[in-house]
Amino acid sequence: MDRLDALRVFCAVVEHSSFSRAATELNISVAKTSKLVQSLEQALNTSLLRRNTRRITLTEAGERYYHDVVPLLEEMANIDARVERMTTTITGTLRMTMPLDFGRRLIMPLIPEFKLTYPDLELDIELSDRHADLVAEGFDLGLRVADLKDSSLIAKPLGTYRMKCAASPEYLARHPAINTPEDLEAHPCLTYSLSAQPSNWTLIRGEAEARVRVQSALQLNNGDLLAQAACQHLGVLYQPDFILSTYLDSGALTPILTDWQDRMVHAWLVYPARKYLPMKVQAMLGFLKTRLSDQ
Amino acid sequence: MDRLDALRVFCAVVEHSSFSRAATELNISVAKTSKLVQSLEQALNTSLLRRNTRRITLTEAGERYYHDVVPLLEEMANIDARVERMTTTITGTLRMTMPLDFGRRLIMPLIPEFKLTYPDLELDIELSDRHADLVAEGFDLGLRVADLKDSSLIAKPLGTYRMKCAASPEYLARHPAINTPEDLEAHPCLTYSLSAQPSNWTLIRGEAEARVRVQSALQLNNGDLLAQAACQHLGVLYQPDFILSTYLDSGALTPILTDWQDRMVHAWLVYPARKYLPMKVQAMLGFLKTRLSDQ
DNA sequence: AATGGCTTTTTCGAATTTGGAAAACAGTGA
DNA sequence: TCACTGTTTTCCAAATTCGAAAAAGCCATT
Repeated sequence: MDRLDALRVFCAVVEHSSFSRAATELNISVAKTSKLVQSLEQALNTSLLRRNTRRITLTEAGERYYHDVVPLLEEMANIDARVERMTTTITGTLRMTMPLDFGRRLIMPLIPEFKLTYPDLELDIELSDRHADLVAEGFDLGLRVADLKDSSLIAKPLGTYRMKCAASPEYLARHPAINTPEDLEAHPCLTYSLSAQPSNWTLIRGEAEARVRVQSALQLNNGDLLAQAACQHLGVLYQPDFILSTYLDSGALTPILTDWQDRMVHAWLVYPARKYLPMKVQAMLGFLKTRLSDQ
Repeated sequence: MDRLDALRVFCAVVEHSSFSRAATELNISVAKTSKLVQSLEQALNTSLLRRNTRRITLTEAGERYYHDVVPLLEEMANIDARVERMTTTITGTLRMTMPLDFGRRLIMPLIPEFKLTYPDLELDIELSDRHADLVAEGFDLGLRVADLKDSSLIAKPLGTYRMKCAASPEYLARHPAINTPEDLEAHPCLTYSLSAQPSNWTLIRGEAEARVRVQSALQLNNGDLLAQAACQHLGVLYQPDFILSTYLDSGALTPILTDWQDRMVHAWLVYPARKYLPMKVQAMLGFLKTRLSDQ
């Protein structure tokens, strides 16, 4: 017998001074009412109610118990209501983690609109170029730009981005021309340490797929800083377009191997597998999908 | 699944950051631990714990819930402990009801010793010559000097008393002699209204049983006052010896029909049928039995 | 005394739930 | 890759639960 049910039933019986009225009130059978109270008395090894078929009164222990239990049940109801409110409204704090550059370039511009839509939801965003352990560090939502490791996390695709090769005009002027992927092997390259295989660059043209093992002149876990290194003529860069675009637009970097279709990279939303996805996570999920998907 | 158990298990899991450690701690199987937490989450329609096979952290809702539930569980434990204490120690208040004269003559003299033995138990005794409804009026214990009605009450025999006939010497001097029970029919009699049949007196001699239907000159629901009426020569009295003895000893009344064995009357302890008899009731039951039984 | 209305408790068999062992699954470190 | 730890799922026998109906009890009225 569920103990909390038993408490509720006991209180109802006391308040109605009747098993049958309590039963109708609680919409359960009279038999169950009787049994629940009995199970409670058994658990306490005490009789709480003096009863015959016509009347019911509280024993001294029952009186005390009822007196104590009523506020407890109220508090329990409050606690449940509080949780209920937390799950049905979009409030509280949403803890997210995402790569620094992706956050800076693609997410941050959207935040004002998001905050406008959900003013009661606080955001706690960690920008970090590492694979945070969502469970261990208590993140509700993570944003990954990489191939996902097998994991118990749920992943939803957010968008696809194209990897591009580029270098500074000055660098290109001073070094041998790059006409095929294989030419890259002779160049100092700027590699991204969080890639599964930082020094293996993949380029595609039609059916052809070229996997090049490049020399890493500098390896960092931050794409933007890699791009800045490229601007300082340190070598050839291989990064997603959302990082390169500003440098290409400004002319600081020049694309190379443009006749090659560069590999696509996927962005993912990941969150701890759960049956009961909080509204706040759903809100962010929906918001980001409408803004960033199929671009 | 028992909700309170689920709460306790949830808290243990939080405190140990582990299902398996919580399970060992609580001495239940790991499977049960997992299921209980899941049932709680289902009931709340919320996930309380982010978990993979290596780590566990609280969600925002879980954090709040844990924070709220811990004091609630403590309070619940306190409440249970309080009831436990009430049932295992002899404290509180014992509410009794008993006939006025029986109480005055037989019970009150014993009370000082009882109070000495159980100083923490308060007594609330109603002296009243009526059949109080123990259940309706919340008595823990009743004392009855009469034949019992069918009832759900538990009855324990406390002692037997002998009904005696008596009248004042002056009354006897002025009225016809009473040699047989049938002679009573010609006398004004003092009847006790709470008897099943106040005007039917039964007297026994050997195998013979005489049932006499007497004339009631005065009917009261208090034996002592009836005896005082007899002292004032109002008629013949038929009362238990514990009421008559002082009047007989002082000579205020004279026994009559002494060659007849008078009917026995039983005293009973009655209490609402209960599986879990409170210690305080047991204490009084035992005390009175050793003092009043088989006299 | 008997009746009838009302209430609680018990009974009983069907249906559901429970609980633990073991398998499956996931993450980590070697 | 394997070994190891920890969580979840699966499976199924055993226990429990449930409600309808019967039984039992109380009381007022006849």
